[in-house]
Formats: sequence, C-alpha cells, structure tokens
Amino acid sequence: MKRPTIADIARRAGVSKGAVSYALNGQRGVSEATRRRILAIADEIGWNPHSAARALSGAAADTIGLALRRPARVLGFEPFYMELISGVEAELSDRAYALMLQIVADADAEVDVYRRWWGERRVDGVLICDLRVSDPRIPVVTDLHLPAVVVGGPEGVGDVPHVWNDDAAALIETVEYLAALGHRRIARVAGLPDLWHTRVRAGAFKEACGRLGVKWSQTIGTDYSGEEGAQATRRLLSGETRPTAVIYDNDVMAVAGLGVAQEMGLTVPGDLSIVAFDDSPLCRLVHPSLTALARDIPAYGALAARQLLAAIGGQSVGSVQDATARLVPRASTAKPRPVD
Amino acid sequence: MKRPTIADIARRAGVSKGAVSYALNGQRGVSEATRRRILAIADEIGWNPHSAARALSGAAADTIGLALRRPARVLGFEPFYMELISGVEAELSDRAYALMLQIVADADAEVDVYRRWWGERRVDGVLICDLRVSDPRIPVVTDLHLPAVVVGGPEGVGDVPHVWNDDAAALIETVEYLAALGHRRIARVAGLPDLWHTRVRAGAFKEACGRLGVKWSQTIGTDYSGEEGAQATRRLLSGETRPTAVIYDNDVMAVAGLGVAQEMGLTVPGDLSIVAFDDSPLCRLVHPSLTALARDIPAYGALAARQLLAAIGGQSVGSVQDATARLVPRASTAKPRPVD
DNA sequence: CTGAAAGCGCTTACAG
DNA sequence: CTGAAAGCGCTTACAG
Repeated sequence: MKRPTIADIARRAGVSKGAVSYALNGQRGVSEATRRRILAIADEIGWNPHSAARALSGAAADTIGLALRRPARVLGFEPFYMELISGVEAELSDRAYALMLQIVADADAEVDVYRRWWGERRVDGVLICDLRVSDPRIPVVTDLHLPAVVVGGPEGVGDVPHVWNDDAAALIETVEYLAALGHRRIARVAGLPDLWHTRVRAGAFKEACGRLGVKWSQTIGTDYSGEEGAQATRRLLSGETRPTAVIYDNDVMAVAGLGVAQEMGLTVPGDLSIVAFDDSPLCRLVHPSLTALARDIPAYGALAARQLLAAIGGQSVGSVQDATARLVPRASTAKPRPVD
Repeated sequence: MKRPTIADIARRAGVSKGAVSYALNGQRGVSEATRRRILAIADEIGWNPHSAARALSGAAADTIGLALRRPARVLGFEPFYMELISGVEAELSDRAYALMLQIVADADAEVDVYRRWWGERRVDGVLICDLRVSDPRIPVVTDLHLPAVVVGGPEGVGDVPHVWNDDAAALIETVEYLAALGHRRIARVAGLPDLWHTRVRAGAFKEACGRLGVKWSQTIGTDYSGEEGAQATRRLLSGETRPTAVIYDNDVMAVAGLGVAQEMGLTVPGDLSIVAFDDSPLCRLVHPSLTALARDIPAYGALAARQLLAAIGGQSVGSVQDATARLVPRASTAKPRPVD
C-alpha cells in the first residue's frame, strides 16, 4: 500500500526512471510506443507526482499566495474578497494552480507570511491587496524578488506591477451626477484612511466638490464595517448641517446607512440620496434599491491572477488598468427637496 | 545570492549537516552552546527551511485543504463561508498551518482535487463542507486514508468524523415560536435539496408543523442565492393560499424575501413574518431587522479545524456537536393579522 | 554529544 | 532513443 513512485513504473515497464520521467512530462527522449505504455502503467497503479520531490528538483510550487489583513468580522461580510477570490480561482484552476490563503492580524504578520512562503518555496508569487500609503510590503517583495501583483491602485507606486481601476473617475462621475440632480451638500463615508484608494477617492471628491460648487462636504473614515457605516451616518444626520446625499465606500455601509436614515424617519431618496461603491446583490435586495458604482470584481481578480501568472512565468508585466466602475442609478438617488 | 541551506550553516559552524538539523528542530543530539551558535548563524544568513525537502523526508505539509463547490455568484455573497474560513484560519495560524483553497465546479472536480492534493502530499487533511445525500466524497477520503472532517451533519454518516449542530432543534424551536404567535400557514424557502442539512431541516419542519397544528405548510427549494430566494417568495405570496410566516434557509434569501414582500405592498411583520437561518450583520442592517437563528460560525470553523488537526495528529476523533442555533427575535416577526 | 551516509521521489545533463 | 548517475535540501537511523 505504499504510494507508487516512478521507480515502480520503471520496473514494470522495464525502462529507466529517467525514461519514465520524460514520458510523464511529455518530453522528447522516449518513443511514442514506450510513452504510451508508461502512461498506461502510471494510470493503472494510480501514480501521482510527489510535489515535494518535484519542487526539490527546482519545479514551481504551482501555488499563489494571498494574505488578507482584515478583521474576520469585516471579511465575513464583505462580498468583495470572496468575489475577488472566485475570479482568481477561475483563472488558477484552468492551470491547476492552487491558492494559499492566510488571514493575518497586522502588517508585520503579513510580511512574515510572505517571507516564509517564499523562503519555503510554498508559493510562486503573491497577490497584494489593500495597498497602503508607504506600504511595507512593497520593499519586502522587491527585496525578496518574490513575484507579486498589487490589486488596486494607484499606478506607479513602487516597482511592483499593479492591476488597478480609476476610482477617481468613478467618484467624480458620482459627484457630477449628484450635483446635476441639484445636491449641494454631499458627504462621504469612507473606508480605512491609510489605504491608497481611500486617499485617491478623497482627492477626487474634494476636487469635484470644489469644481461643481458643492458648498458643503464632509468625509468620515471607517473600517468598512456596517457598524461604523451606521455610526457615521448617524453622526452626519444629527449634525447641524445635514447632507442631502451620501456616498459610501462600500455597499455594506450604504445598506447600513439606509437603515439608519429610515430609523431616523428620513425618506430615501426624498430626504437623502445614497450611493454605494461596489454593487453586490445587496444593493438590489434592499428597499429602495441602491444606486451603486458597479465593478466586475471576479473579472478584476481574474485579471490580477493572469498578470501574476505572467510575472511568475518570467514575463515583464506592467501595470494594467481594469474597467472603471459604472454608475448604476437606482431608486436611492433623486433631486433633493427644494428646501435649500 | 543562492538561498542558504543547512550545508552552508554547517560549514560556517564547523559541524555536520546532521547536527544543524538537530539544532534547528530542537532535537537532542547537540550541546546547548552549539545549538545556540547554529541558530544564530541560521538567523544571520536568513535561512528558511525548504518545505519541499522536508516533505520529501516524510514531513507533513502543514497545510489543510478546503474545496468549495458553489457558484461564484453565491460564494461571493454568502457570508457563511468567509466567516467559516476566518474561524478555521484563527485555529491554523497559531500552529503555522496554511489553508489551501479551491473553488470547484462539481463533485467530480472536487474528488479530483482531493486525490491530487493528497497524492502530491500538498495537504495533510481536508475539511468537507456541504455534505450531500450519498456523498461521493466520503468513500473517496476513506479509501485514500485522507484525514478529513465533515463540517455539518448529520452525525453518523460514514466513518468520517463530523462537526455538526442540531439544525432540527433550531428549526423546531422556530416553528414552535411562530405557532405560539398564532401562525398556522408557514412556508419554508429552503436551500439545495440534496444537501444533508436541507433534508434534516425538512424533516424537522414537517414534524413540527404536524405536531403543532400548522394547517398549511409549503417548502420551495433554491440554490441559496438572493435571486432564487426572491423568486420563491414571489411564488409564495402570489399563491392562492398565502403564508403568514416564511422561514428562509439563509439570511441572504430572507433579505431578498423582505424586499419582495415590501415591493408587493405587504408589511412585515404585519402581513408576513420572516425568520432567517444564520444571522450575519445583514439581518440587523435591513428595516425591519430580521428575526434570525444565530450561530457563531467562526467558532464552528475553529472547532472543525481543531478536530481535523487532531485527526491529522493521529488521534481518533469522533463527531462533536457544536452549539445549536439561537433564535433571536427581532422586528420581522409578530402575531399574524386576525383575518384567519 | 557528533559525523558520515543513506534515502525521500523526482529531474536532467551526460554518455552511449 | 535510452541508461546510469548526480543532485535538489532535508531527516534520521547508525556508528563512533
């Protein structure tokens, strides 16, 4: 009952281990007839390559790594990651690549995971999510020569290739849309302030508000959880000056904000317009349905995976831009009440 | 710039490779002073164990596998899996175990993944989710002698240890609660019919309805997606006899059902009471908030991981029962209108 | 406590 | 086209 090895196949086939190896790997060096015979025997005795032995001979791990640094509470509920992962998986499984997943507590832990994975040759490359300002992971993967692709912008930070999309454009389009409806008091419930894309969105928000004559604007940072989204909404709606529209950095917070507005007796969109960044089914499930910035996140993940695979394959890959989020107007946005 | 090996350490330390190995692994066979010197050198030159080399010498992969067979559309939005994974991770990361994740299309693909992972010694064991009636995975892992733990009941199917909770009791409690409120027409929007726990819940539902004098009951099967949950709700509410209460097999469908009820002009809970199985933040975010069957899913995942690790460690682990879901009454359930 | 050596299962130059 | 052999980096009996 020991696991069969190429030596077993070689013995049965009456050839050398080398020949078996060539046959199994589709290399030249064996006749077609021999190859077929070897393949049949391998199949018959249930041979599987021992990945460790292959790896020791310099083969790749055929695995990519993904370390996620978010509290479980947020991860479980944030559709973004699972959608991203399913897109990544779609790309990997075609090539029989595996995904190594690890949830980490902080930046140090994440960097340690990279060092270990790469040091132990458990992965061939990693996907880096949630890029931060002065992100410590960038110099580490560069030092290590660990193939990596950053999921998320902005372009041109460090030497690591990015897959990004134009969050600034999406946010500007949203502010333009709200301003065109007549909104002049717009708030933003933002994600983690030290994430790069939060900063990008903040800059775009400020620029658009200034340009379009939005007299009053405010931004509150959160951890992306529904709880903090609700809390931020409560603060905004209890303030002296109240926004007539709020843009949320994810749909979970937008749904939470909708609940808060309704609980405070405001009608949406009559008293308050709501826009969500990201458009999971959540946005269509609530009532009123939410206007949202839709992106194809699985496609985004698939693109990132393809780029990483190319980098692992030794190609010099540059940064690529994915499609900009599309504003999908639904029932949660309208002209503000003419009380202004 | 080659990666350092124990041979490099041995040379520097002036000892044999064997001694280095013993020192690095905390085995007896080297003096304390030598061990310390070796450790210092290893640290200094940035040595990392090559996992493949260790694996080839019979070491464990220190990795467990999880293959998930659900469409991406459902996975991305179903909080259950990410919560489960975060619980599993919490248990694994303490022991420096990794998680290998793969999303598969069908049962054959999943079984193939197990064979390959185990054949290639990429994992030390697997977690099996979504047990089905006559599940083909059970005989395969048994044949393979692949350590495995089934996440989800029922107890005693096959020889593989389970981690389960009493869905029947939870469902019965729910029906009792609704019946006590006065409901006599109760529907169930169920998950995939060939999952074991769907069957368990169906049996419990039938039993409880019969026992408690629920005159009318109906069950509609779905794929757990919000779309199918909405569709099932529409069918139920358009029927000749309309339920006064609906129990949903997950919270995503319950939220979708709430949306449908509101869109059809019914008030919740006045015209319709709603109960959700599983209680992600979703249930508290919508308005009215949903009565739900709450489970600690990360804890469930952690328990499963612990059992699997024990099984991998050679302990003979039996099945264990996790806490039964708790009924958390919120604003979506009330007495039915006295029109009956 | 330490050293020399075999072996894990594969790949791949190197000779024939 | 094929065989014999070295080597990947580690672990672990086996002698000293």
